[in-house]
Order: sequence, then structure tokens, then C-alpha cells
Amino acid sequence: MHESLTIGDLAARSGVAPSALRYYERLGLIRAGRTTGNQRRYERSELRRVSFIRIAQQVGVSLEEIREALDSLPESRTPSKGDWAQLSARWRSRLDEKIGLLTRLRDDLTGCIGCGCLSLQRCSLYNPADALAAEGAGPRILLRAPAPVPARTES
Amino acid sequence: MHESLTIGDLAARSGVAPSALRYYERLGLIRAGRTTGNQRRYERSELRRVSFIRIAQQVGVSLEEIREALDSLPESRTPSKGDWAQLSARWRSRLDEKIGLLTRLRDDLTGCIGCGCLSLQRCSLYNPADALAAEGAGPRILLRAPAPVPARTES
DNA sequence: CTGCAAGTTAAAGCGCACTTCAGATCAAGG
DNA sequence: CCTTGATCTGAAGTGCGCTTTAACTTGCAG
Repeated sequence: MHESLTIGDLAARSGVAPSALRYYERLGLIRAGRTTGNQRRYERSELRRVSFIRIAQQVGVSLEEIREALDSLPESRTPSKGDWAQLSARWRSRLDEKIGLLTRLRDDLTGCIGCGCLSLQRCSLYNPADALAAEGAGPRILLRAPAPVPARTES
Repeated sequence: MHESLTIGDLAARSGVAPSALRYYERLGLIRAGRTTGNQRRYERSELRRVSFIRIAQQVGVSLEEIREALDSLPESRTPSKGDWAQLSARWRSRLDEKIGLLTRLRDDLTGCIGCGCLSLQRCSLYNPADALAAEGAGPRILLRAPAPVPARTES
């Protein structure tokens, strides 16, 4: 029936557009064989990779980071359950971290702004900003560490 | 001493680059007065707005959405504690949602991939993808709310 | 064998959230 | 005063994660 999947199949089954799949391939996140006519044919195990990619993205991980993670999978053989389990374990702790961050965020928000006191100078959400002031360029994305910033601020 | 803040002051205190502050102003997220020499001078209450913006961003909210939220604050008077508290309450539930999403994500990851069964077709993480297949363009960022939003910027 | 959907490529475009640049002006300490 | 560093503007550039376009080729149902 389907030893391999066409790009359309994979797209339909993964929910990722063909153009995105080609893009992922260019970045080295997934691989594809070719027919004699140069069309892509995916092994079913690639579906797993795509799923992983989407999941990781939902957690806010860049494709580059995902690539690095996927690079830890064996290239020669089809990744085993164990291989994936290892990867998953690593991501699980990542998720735990993010969840912890968001939880702190929520509590701090409620505490700092929600209460109306708006004592932003002492807020653990707000203060990191002071520390970040000296930062380099680039978009400062989310999910920075809790930062033990001793926070000092003016009068 | 400091009835108002220069853009440099605000940048230092908020941890947001001056260029970003000007950008926020263009988008209507913050406001500034001007000196006779045309330099920006910020009221101290703007610091609060900037803090809010950064916090919201960390939760994965777009500037456009943040602008909408900030629009709910009174324009004529300096927002009161109550105004901010209302806003915060709304965001708190947002955070609750995100936390819930991530938690489900984590559990599903462990269940779907971590276990090795990899029955992705039945996975609640994986399946949404099928629904997303027909999606529009643009970078699909993380952490969007389940939102009954008619907009299609999702996932 | 034919027709047409589905696939191929490289290159360009897009939306977001900014940053960088150039060239000019402002503000304030010595 | 004068210099020096901060600030001003508009326009262009950047990086990510894709999508779109154009021009062409494949592959399979009939």
C-alpha cells in the first residue's frame, strides 16, 4: 500500500504544508528519498519527526534548536523507541521548565499588577528588565531564566 | 528630579531598547510628550505600560493583541489600580489557559512519544495538526490561546 | 496513450518585531 | 560658549518561518 509517502501524503497526515516540509528538509530536519522522476518519497518514520517538530514548536523552540535535538537521533538506522524516549525525556524537562516559568509569571502578575499596588520596582517580573538593560541586540524573546537579580532601583 | 523620563531613562528602567520604544509608540502601545526641542518625555505611568507589554510578550501575545488590551485603559486619565486589575485578571486567565495547554502538551508528549508506541494518529497533540492543515500563512508561533477568535492567526 | 492533478526548483515575498543607518538637532556640564 | 553624548526622523535591513510564483516535469486513472 504505502511503503513510502508522497509529500502530499505527509502533508495531509502531519498537517504541515508541503512547502513547509520542503523547507524543513532544506534545514536538515527531515529527509526524503527520491523516485526516478525526482519526486520525494518519505519513510513513515519521518512522520514521527514532523510530529516532533510541531510539538517542539508549540513549546516555543526554534527550528535550529529542534534540528540539534533531532541530530541526536541515529542517522544510519531508523530511530528506535529508546532513541525517541530519550529525546522526549529531555523535552519533558524543558516543558516542566516552561510550565514553571509561566506559573511564576502568573502568580507574579497577580501579585504585582493584579493587586493594584503596582510596585513594579520590586516585582520579579519587572526587575529582570533592569538586568536586561545592558543586553545586546536582537529580539529578546521570552523564557528567560528566573534571574536572581538583586534588583536595585532608584528612590 | 524626574517628573518625566527621557527615552534613555525609560529604556534603562524597562530593559527595552529606545528603538523598540519608538516602535511601540508608532504602534500606539505607549505615548510620549515632547520637549520644545522635540525630544520624547514619558510619564512614569508609561513604565507600567512597558512592563505590561513585556510580560504579555513573554506569554506569547502579539503586539497587536496587546495594543487591543491596552486600549481598554482610559485614555484621558492615568489608569487607576482598578483599571490595571481588570486587565490583569483577563491576562491571568490567559496564563491559566497557556499553562493548561503546556501541561497537556507535556503529558501527551510523554504518553505519545515517550512511551515508544508513537501512535501519533490518536495523539491529541498530533491530531490538531490535521485540523490545522488548511491553515493560512505566516509564522505560526507558539502559545496562542485556544481562543474562539474568528481570526486565523492561530496555532 | 493521454490528460491533469500533484510534484519539482529557485527565487522572491511576507508578517512580525525590531535594529541599524545616515544625517541632523538637542541638552547640559565644563 | 562649546563640545559631547543623547535624541530625532525616515528608510532600509534582519532573522525567522514559512508561502507564493513561475515555469516545468511526473505519475497514475481512464
